[in-house]
Amino acid sequence: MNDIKQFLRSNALRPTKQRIIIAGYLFDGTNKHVTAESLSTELAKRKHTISLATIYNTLHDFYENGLLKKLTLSADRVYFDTNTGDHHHFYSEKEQFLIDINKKIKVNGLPKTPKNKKINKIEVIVHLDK
Amino acid sequence: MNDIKQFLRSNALRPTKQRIIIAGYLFDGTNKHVTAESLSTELAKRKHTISLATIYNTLHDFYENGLLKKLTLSADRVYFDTNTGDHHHFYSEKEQFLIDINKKIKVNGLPKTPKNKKINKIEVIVHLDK
DNA sequence: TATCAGTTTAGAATGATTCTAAAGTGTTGA
DNA sequence: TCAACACTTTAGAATCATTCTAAACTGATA
Repeated sequence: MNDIKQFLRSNALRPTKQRIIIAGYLFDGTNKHVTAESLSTELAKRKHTISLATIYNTLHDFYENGLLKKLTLSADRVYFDTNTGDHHHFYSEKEQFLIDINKKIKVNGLPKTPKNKKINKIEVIVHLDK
Repeated sequence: MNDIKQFLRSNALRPTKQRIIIAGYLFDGTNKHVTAESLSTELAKRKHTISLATIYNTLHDFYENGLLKKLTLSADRVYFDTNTGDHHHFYSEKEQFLIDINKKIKVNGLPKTPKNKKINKIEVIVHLDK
């Protein structure tokens, strides 16, 4: 609890009730993939009612501060990942199936990066079916 | 024109006025990346007014028939790619910058595919910055 | 050419996300 | 401890891409 407060403060985030609850859930040591909606549902199960607007705000605040990764897997919702390390994903759109690939992956054969640009990150998504 | 009709027919798509116009634009020999909106704008420039609903329908019809690839690059719009071959992309969300990587890319070090699933496709997105 | 299934369309509906602006709350300095 | 203020939260409205509806239209077929 106090460590969560410290954690938030050390990331320039005022430790409000809501942020403490959300951070407590997200950063409990196990990696998670959440959407605003799934997070809201999860918190509701724990009898915490935080407005959706705040959930969106908080996810973005955490993201802006590098505490979450944003995943663009399907066009109809945004996923946030508590695993901020360099990693990739198995994903099934149909089944909402999503798991981390933590093994080091090498991408070979990339062409020259376009002029005046630089690579920000390389995202590998392995789409799965049944 | 008649070749476009044949082309549509051979893909089990009735060659309507609208589909002929859209196919004529999309499959003119140069690879294109479009969104419903950008396609609508492009057709409007050519004095073709086709309702947005039809544009959405047609893009999906073409996609369902394997004439287009669907790209999931950002959460706020869907891109369709006339290059249906196996390839990847450079992408800048900020600049709406999107180019094909046609060179063969190798992804090494993938872990075992999860039980009872199979790989549908592997998508590599190289995110660029300035 | 009549018929009918497949298409197009305007406009409404949907759903995720963002915005607004008013009320609430950490933080700071005295 | 507390006043004061900047930062947050929130309900509800607004936005925006996309899908849906159901009525009018049009290729294809006999």
